[in-house]
Amino acid sequence: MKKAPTTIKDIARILNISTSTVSRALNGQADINPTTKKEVLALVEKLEYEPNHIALSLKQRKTHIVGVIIPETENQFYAKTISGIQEIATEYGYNVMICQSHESHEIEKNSVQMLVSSQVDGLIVALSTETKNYEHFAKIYQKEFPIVFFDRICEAFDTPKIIADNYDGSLKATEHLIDVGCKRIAHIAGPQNLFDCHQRLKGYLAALKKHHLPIDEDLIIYSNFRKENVREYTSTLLDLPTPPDAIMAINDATAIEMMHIIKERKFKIPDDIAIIGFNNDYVSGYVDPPLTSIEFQALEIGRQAASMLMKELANESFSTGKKLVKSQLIIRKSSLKKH
Amino acid sequence: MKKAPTTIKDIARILNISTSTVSRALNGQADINPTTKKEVLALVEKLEYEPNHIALSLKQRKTHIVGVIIPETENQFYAKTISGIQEIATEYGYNVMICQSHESHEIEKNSVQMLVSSQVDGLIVALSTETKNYEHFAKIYQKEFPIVFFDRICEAFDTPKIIADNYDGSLKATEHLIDVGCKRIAHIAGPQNLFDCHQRLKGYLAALKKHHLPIDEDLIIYSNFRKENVREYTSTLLDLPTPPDAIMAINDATAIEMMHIIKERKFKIPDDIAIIGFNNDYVSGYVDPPLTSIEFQALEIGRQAASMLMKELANESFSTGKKLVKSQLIIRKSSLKKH
DNA sequence: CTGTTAGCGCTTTCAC
DNA sequence: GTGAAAGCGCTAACAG
Repeated sequence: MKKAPTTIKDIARILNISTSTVSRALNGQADINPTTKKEVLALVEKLEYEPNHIALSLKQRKTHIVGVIIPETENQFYAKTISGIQEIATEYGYNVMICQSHESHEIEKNSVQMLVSSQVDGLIVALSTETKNYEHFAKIYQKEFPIVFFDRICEAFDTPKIIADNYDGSLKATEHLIDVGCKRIAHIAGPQNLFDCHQRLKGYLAALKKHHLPIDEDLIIYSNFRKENVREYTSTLLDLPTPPDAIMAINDATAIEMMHIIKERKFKIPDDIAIIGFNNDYVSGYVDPPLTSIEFQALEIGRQAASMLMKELANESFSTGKKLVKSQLIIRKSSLKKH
Repeated sequence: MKKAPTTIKDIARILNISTSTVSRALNGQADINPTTKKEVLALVEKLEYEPNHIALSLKQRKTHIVGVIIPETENQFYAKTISGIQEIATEYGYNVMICQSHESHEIEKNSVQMLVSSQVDGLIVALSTETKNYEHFAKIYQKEFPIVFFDRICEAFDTPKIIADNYDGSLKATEHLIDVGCKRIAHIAGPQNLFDCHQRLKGYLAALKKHHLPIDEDLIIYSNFRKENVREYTSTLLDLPTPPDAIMAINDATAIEMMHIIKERKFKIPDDIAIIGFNNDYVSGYVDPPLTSIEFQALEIGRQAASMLMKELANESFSTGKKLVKSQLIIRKSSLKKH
């Protein structure tokens, strides 16, 4: 169906020169007769010749493609992250191939394999919720395949890792709630195998400890990101003999849903219950009451992850530590309890 | 840095057989000695051999990659669309390479060129806002390069086109507003070079006409998707001698922002001004008041676009008409004016 | 059942 | 300044 594209060979044949000459005309550096060069360039223009990246890749054993594996594009955070990655990759002449794990370990594994088979030059990864076993990465890590983890990182390997400062964000948020007078702060904790979720719980606990507040296990809910459970655990919290006077939700989307349920149950936000989300989604300023949230610099995290990989691919540098990207508490009405 | 991967040649050398035999062992069909086959497979396993897609692509002149160009991954609609595309592509053994135009004609043009150079087998495209000239597509269309447009389609070419039924959605939404007694319905119209925005305006006008309501040019705002302008045009509308009694926003995000501004100005929603968004974002049910919105089946649109392309690539079928995917009006409080 | 050969589109020595 | 030849990893037509 598709017409065969023009190749370097076509150009050579028409001009009665060799393919090497055409190649040289195209690439510059080498000695070449300016006249020949002009002729080639003219024909290239006319025939709309486009170099075949595949052939180049095979030859150079470098595709200039980086593979990206993220949980979901629908997640604003990862969507932004992708933009940051693409921005930097483009700058370095790289393309990006994106796979979504949809939080499945199996799909993640297949994606790694497929991307490696596709000869991507490196991988940028945020782990799926399900992933507790890292063999699929170990395999390529051993072969010194360049990998950068971000956000949902894997600590088992000495690779660059870029993370939002969830610990600090969570700590600050908890302290803010304590500041406004909250004493029973509930924390909806995500899956603890995920680095970021674990850090948030740690930040929360650290804040309680620092301010000499007791840890009440009833106020810590271990959940996942599925929306199905929100109503259930929200009820559980509200039905406690002494309900919480503040809640840190797992993200803004569920915070907003929780607010809805809390209002149904006739609790006042923030006076009865203050609430804080994570991620600072674009709508959070417009819900009622406007939602306090912790903002992570998704774009910047993407950029940094890509930068790390680009530098590694260029053999420029290789850092294996965790790099923290600052998070910021955006205070709005939902947490401003009078006291 | 990276260790050289195992090739078919390595396997052949170790087993003292030819590469063709290895290839045959791997690919099945041809006659091959079961013992040889077993040996090969065992070694493949042991050496963690992965076929090199690049070599295959060069050989077969088919990469099994489809290129996707969308405005923004941050846009929920396109994010979902991507998932639909990937779902079907994966099913057919294809991979997906995603580019964002960020609404820039220039970037879109470069992306087309880059994807074609990368030898993608086909293209799935939603145009950028800026794109008013289609030469970059004309060039490859002439060469019979398979393209499918969706959502922001280009009518100039006989390619498959998948669109959400914006006309019908907009018509129904407008009629709903008329039903609840609105007489001065404002329509925030997107860039009219974009097919979907144009359809929406047409649906709106058709509904007014059908119900014998006058068309007031003051109530039609021509805008773009940038949030910077929301406050300005909302004020323009509210400052009219007779402000509108209903507003159809350009999407849910801006509808939510408009609601915020409208409430600041002490208008009641929906009694003074009813409001409807487009896209039915996940939060729309949780804002105050919950937002009526038109839902498009983004996932389904992505799936259909990918299906069309896959079928074309398999030479199975080739349809060039526009395919409409149904939209649905989700009625919530923001439009339920008492009357 | 298996090996040999050629070639996908391109670059890059090595000659001339 | 240019051409011939080899090769990137793989498959497929053709022998045998």
